[in-house]
Amino acid sequence: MVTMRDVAQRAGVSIATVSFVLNNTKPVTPATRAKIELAMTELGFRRNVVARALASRRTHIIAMAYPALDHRFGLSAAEFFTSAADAARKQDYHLVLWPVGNDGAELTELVGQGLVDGVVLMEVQLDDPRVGILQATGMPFALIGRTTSLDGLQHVDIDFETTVEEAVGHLYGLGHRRLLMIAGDLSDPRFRSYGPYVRTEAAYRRVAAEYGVETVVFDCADTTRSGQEAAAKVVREYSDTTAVLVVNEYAALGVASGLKKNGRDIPGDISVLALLMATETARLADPELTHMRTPGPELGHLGTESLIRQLEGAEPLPPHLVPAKLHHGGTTAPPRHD
Amino acid sequence: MVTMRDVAQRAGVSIATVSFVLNNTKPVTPATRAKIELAMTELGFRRNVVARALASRRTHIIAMAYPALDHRFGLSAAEFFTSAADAARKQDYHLVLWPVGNDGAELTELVGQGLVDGVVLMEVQLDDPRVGILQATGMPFALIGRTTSLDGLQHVDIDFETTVEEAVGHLYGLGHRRLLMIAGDLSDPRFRSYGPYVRTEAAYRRVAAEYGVETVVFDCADTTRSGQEAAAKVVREYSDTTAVLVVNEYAALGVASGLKKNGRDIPGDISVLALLMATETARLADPELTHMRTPGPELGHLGTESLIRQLEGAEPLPPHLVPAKLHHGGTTAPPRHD
DNA sequence: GTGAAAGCGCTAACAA
DNA sequence: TTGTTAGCGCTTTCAC
Repeated sequence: MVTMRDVAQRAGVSIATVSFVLNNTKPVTPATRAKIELAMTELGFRRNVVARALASRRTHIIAMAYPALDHRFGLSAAEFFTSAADAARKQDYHLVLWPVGNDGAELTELVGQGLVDGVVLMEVQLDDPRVGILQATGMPFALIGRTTSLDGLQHVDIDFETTVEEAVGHLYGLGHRRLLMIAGDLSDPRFRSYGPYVRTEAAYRRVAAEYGVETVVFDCADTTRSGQEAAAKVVREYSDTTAVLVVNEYAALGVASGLKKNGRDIPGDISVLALLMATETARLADPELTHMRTPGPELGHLGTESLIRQLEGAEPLPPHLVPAKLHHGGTTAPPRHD
Repeated sequence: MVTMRDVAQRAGVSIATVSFVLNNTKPVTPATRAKIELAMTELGFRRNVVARALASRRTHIIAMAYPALDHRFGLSAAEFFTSAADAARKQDYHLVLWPVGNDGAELTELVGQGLVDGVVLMEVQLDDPRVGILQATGMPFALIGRTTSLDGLQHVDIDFETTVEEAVGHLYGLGHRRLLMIAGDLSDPRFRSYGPYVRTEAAYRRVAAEYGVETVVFDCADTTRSGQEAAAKVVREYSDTTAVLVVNEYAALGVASGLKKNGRDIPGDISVLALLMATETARLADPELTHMRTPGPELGHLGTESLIRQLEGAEPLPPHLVPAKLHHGGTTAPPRHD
């Protein structure tokens, strides 16, 4: 292993000077800088990040805490995580995945190890216990999602209001008046306080009222089968519905196939609009689902950006609320005239 | 921050003794051990992993190198990664994701930083350049996948032979004689040397010959659309086919919907069997696809296990080849009698 | 069985 | 502008 001491020796300077050029922390004359840089390339020097971490008390590692017990790590989570990892790498940070329980015990344990400089919290609950824990430890963190009371918390999230407005506006604009929302399953204790479900549903009730359409809302778990069952229920009990909005990604695929199986033509008889879906997922259906694209890559990036700015003492990133944007597939159209 | 020095002081012993009980590296009398443990809990001591790493030259961090440019990080990759992260955590390791180019330049850079004790390589090519790089650096590593010449390389992989045998056997046993394989896209330079594609196709040609069925093989990219196009081609050019095997996960969904769109009833007219698919993905189709389940969780776990054993100087894990197992969905059935 | 002390490779005062 | 040096918190050898 080539150390800074070796480089210093070869360049005929002190180890401190080497450190100064490496970190750009003090002015160094071009001549000595050149000598040092030459020595570094000749020796193939690479600075040891562990020693640096110990001395500087900054590891340049951040963690993404993912409550894997309560939320499966699917396509959307993969989008968040990989974009966060990319963003971190571009800023010379490493990203580790912490699959932790939602109660915060493991989180305390891990934070105490001193391995990471900060934490990005995924799948945030409205009253997330992890927030208090992190605050108590003084560990810097950023949220992808939001708690209810976020006084000064660094966060980025989906703009559910705008998303739902555009979604409903799209359907209303096509002429639909009998909408139905297949929402997230708030009866499941794991999701009772899950931001995306709560906020989407609330926004929908508000927007629907504004448009003067009645608000029928079903709960539905995020599985294809649940979506199919919900579709059957729509056909059975709300047969005059002309358009459904589906919150859950996988459920939406089931809703589409379930409606077809029950003899409904999409979008001839009924339109289907997925809220919060990865375009990758939308493409799995035939026809491709019209959907509001989850801004996973954007939020993964912004989340780490927000955290890293804190760590570097830079201007804090103002909270970003990113709306999901409408992607036209083949599952929405004007309602049949009757 | 509570350090070992604090604990030692409070317990009235030396810092070395504290280290001995923490690491179980030297005998300590029950009495002093008790004193120390008491002091630790009273003070809420947590050993700093960075200092430990520097002193012991073992960081207890491992990396998963994922060639994100060539392979999208989808549901299967997420399965591999999260199970690997879990396995690592259970053995007191951290897992970082390294989205790196496939050429190995970035890998050299990252390995040189000295952050990780070892590397798990994902999406291994038959002649993967990363292997040589890692060997040259002396960094321990394990493969999820295999190169062609693996003399003593630690690896775990899918048992493609057994998987294909069971798949073909299943269809043959149902009475199918006109099979067709929709294979991975070997004309794409990124996948020309991609183990799963090459090995699956080779195994298929061998097994099909054994069964005496003709071997029609299409190339197909891993997208729903490509799958749909392949399905159209099957209907157009090989209309007497009674069963198709599809290698690619997302293509398989497209094949199923494409066949339906072209008037084929599944499984009445034609059976569809997905090779190498996550059950989560299979459930997205209606009916659920009959598929050979990719052993992602098993391999993610085994890959880190293999690596960690090397790191701990334990008995090496013998190479594991795990077959994908048949999961019955609703897309295979005996061929129509004619 | 326990302690003293020398590092691990780097950063960051402080001094020159 | 450059050098000296005292740590960062822990592991580990060697002596007692």
